[in-house]
Amino acid sequence: MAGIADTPEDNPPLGDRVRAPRGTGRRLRGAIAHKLGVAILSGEFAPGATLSGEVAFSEALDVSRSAYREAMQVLSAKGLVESRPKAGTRVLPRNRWNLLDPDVLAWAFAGEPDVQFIRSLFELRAIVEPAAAALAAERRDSADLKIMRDALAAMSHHTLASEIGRAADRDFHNAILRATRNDALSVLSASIGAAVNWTTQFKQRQRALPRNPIPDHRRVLDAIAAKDAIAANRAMAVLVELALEDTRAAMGGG
Amino acid sequence: MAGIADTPEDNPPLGDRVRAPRGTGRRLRGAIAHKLGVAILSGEFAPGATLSGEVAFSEALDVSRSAYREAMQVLSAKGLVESRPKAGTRVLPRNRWNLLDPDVLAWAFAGEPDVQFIRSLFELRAIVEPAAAALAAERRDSADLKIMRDALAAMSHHTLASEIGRAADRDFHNAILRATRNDALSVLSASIGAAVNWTTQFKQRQRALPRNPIPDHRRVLDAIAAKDAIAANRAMAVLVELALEDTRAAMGGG
DNA sequence: GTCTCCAATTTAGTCGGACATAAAACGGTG
DNA sequence: CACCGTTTTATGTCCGACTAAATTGGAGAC
Repeated sequence: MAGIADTPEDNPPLGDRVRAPRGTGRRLRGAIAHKLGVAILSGEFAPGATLSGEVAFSEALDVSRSAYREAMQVLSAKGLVESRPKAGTRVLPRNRWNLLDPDVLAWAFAGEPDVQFIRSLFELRAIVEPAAAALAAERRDSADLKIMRDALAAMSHHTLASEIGRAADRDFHNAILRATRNDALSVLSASIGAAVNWTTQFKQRQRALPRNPIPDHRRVLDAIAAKDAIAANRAMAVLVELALEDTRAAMGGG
Repeated sequence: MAGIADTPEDNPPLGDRVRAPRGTGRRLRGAIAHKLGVAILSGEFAPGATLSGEVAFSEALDVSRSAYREAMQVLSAKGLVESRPKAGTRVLPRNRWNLLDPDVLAWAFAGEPDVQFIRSLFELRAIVEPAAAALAAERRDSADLKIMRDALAAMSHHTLASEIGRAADRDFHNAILRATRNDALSVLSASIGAAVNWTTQFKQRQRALPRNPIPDHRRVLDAIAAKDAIAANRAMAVLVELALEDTRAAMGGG
């Protein structure tokens, strides 16, 4: 007796209980939020739909109402749902969702990622990242540069298929962000970068052979080292464009 | 006996109880989250500090532990704090904060807004908004155009000092965002726009007389109507630059 | 017949106290 | 001094009751 219900007594299954033994679970609330978040992002819970009451839904998930409510606060905090007395808990329209929240992005990429949304993300990335690289070229100090050089060296020794290689890639981009001396920009790019990493994972799921990323990164690094903002902007724009082409190929045109 | 505590038994007051009558409060959890969020954003709870236990803190706020925990889930969802068994709840470093979350932005501007952070926001706005205007110029349809025209007309009849005037301003910018056909971009700009509105409110608090915004907006509208992406980009860049100058004047140079 | 207003109902919101669990801190041991 | 089991303690979870708010439907007035 739980799930979504436009009319009362209408209740889809949503898999079944979150975890078998009653309450004994590592990070139970996180699991609930993840499950419901994915369900909403994947469209299983459409905007405007009202979830069946807390008591019914929490029982269906086999968790206490407290744990269910705390998970709901998380979803509410990210703009996915809204609860009001008597009216129940409703899924908010898409434009209320905090799509740039790291968790929301993770949920979006947990299921079948929406091609249109990926396109939007790359478009945003193509706007923000080159500008960030340009700022980094103007403001970086030698310490920033050293981190980037080390990260790039690590990347050339390990492929992006390995975890250590991906970590080096993250370090490289994070170093650029820190060099911008702009918190807002850093947070945004970090979110986008994380999402892009999901698509990288997605690409490898499709067995698309990754192109060698070193030359692209090298050009960005050289421009930043030379304090050439315009060149850094262009080099990063090329990098993003190439990544987009790879992803587009893996998705089969889009 | 609650507050923050690097060493146990160290407890600042943090005002006092959230609301007088026990538990009987409209949106109590929201009030708690707001209070603590502002406290963290304003630096009263510095990153790395550990909050005194749930029991002690909830008692100090005169709310139940449930309500306190639910408020904490909200802060945790926005990356402000992290809780672990035995270790307690700690304020996360700034780079973990979701600074682009609408609530977090509101909390940041609730107290004395950090000048450096405002600078970061305007820098990001100067990157994103012109690009958005350019996309809107390429993709807008006649319906988008009509909304913008109506909003601009409303703006010319009412000043930004009135609520109806500000609503028209919001409508204008939202119409541009919708016209980009890019969800990620829309969400981001909406957050930034909201934050910028706080600064507008801040400007009027400083009695800085607002310049007439109609001509700037008119140029953006004309460029979008003409489907001239480059002109739209430049016009919006000018608009942002002028807003920045106003804000800079109100803050006394920055 | 339509509209307004009041009350009943239903649902989220809050409370308090109990127990389980995990990890940090402690102490003993090799 | 390093390692490992034990204790400690704060978070995590559960339960059941009560409060308050908003929707809904009906009674009453026009």
